[in-house]
Amino acid sequence: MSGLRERQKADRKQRIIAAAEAQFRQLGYEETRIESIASAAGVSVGTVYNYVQNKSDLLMILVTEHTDFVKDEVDKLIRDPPRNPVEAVFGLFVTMTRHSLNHLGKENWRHLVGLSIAHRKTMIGERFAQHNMTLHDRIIRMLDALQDNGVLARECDTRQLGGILFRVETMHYIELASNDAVTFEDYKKLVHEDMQFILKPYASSRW
Amino acid sequence: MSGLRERQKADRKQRIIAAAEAQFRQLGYEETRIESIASAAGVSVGTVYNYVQNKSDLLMILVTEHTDFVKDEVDKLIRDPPRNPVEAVFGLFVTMTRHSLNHLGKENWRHLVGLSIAHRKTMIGERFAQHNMTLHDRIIRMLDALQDNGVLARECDTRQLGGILFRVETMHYIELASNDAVTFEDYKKLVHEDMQFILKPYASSRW
DNA sequence: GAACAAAAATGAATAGGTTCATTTTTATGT
DNA sequence: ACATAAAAATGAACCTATTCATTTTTGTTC
Repeated sequence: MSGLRERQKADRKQRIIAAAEAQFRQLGYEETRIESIASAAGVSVGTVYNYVQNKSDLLMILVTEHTDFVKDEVDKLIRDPPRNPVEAVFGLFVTMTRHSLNHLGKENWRHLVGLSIAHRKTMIGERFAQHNMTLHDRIIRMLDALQDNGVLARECDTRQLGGILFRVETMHYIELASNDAVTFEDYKKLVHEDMQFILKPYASSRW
Repeated sequence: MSGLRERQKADRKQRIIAAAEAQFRQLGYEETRIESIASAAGVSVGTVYNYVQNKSDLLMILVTEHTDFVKDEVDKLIRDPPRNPVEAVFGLFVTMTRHSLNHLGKENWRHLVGLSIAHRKTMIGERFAQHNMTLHDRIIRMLDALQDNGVLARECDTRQLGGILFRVETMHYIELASNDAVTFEDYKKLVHEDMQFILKPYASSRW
């Protein structure tokens, strides 16, 4: 009852995911062949499709697993944020972005983002939307924490402000991921400037 | 020398584009087959590829052609903008979005956006980036006009503010295009709220 | 108008993700 | 251990975008 079947299933899935991760990282999304993942995992092509819906789903699984790991770091930031609101929000974004690029690199991310927009109704679209939602929520929670600390104007609607900050950052992230000419430093500079501009009217000046 | 060849070439290209437009509109990007476009245009599959780089390029061509048409309307708005900055910017966005959705519909747009992010280095990526740049520029020009009219604070950096407005709107647009559950009314409401929030500190209150 | 070269059209071949009918493996009851 | 059913693996077949060697058309020169 412990389940030889269960164990084998879990094993195979792990092997498939590990093979996919290695190849996506080394070759990038486009150059990676399902057949190659299958043989690296020691299964047939058909078997891969018994475990994942399709190629992009495989990429999404990697993101989801890794995000769980990053969440802790982000939550630590939220629990005890810098007193300067700009730095607080900025730090949150930079942490997320650094991790995601280190993990999978630009090429995979641009495909992930692109596919999740093009195929919103499918697995990848749904899951990515949810993934974004959690980021969105954390920003709002951080803003709430900043209000509690008295460094962000009480009267401002954190839900709305959070949404705006999230959208601006996401666009910068997309530009970073999709354009090889944009460096992480460029991204940081632009995000920092924009956070500063948007928060200026609401950030108390006593730090 | 007038060029039978030239004329035929132009004719064929037009037929291909027209066939593509009809089918993209009727069936959507994914359901449209190159073979079907070819036969509707009265040419072979290979010939289609003599005229366009690939399927997504075909979609991009439609956008480009149509945009030229919308530009006039937008420029009119910029030349004589509403005195209320929120309405001015909002009007610009709504005009663009209404046209683009009427023309090609959500499904085509989500593929266009998705592909242009995933394949930035290719034709479609480059061209779409440029397409966005022109929108970006118009917003800044509109903000400059608003400053000239004395309804937008002189001291604010229109380049930066324009970038922020552009990014927020673009994300709302992406959400609209990629999510069937989001209506045009939803989009308008959200964009309007965000424009209001962002512009509040810089918009003079004398209208 | 015949011959030649350049340009363009053609559709069969390719490639790679995805599906599916078939085969193999595992669990269960006797 | 054997029979049987359920679950899973398999790889050949499928679908489409894209490419490319070949054929056809067009322009030019004599």
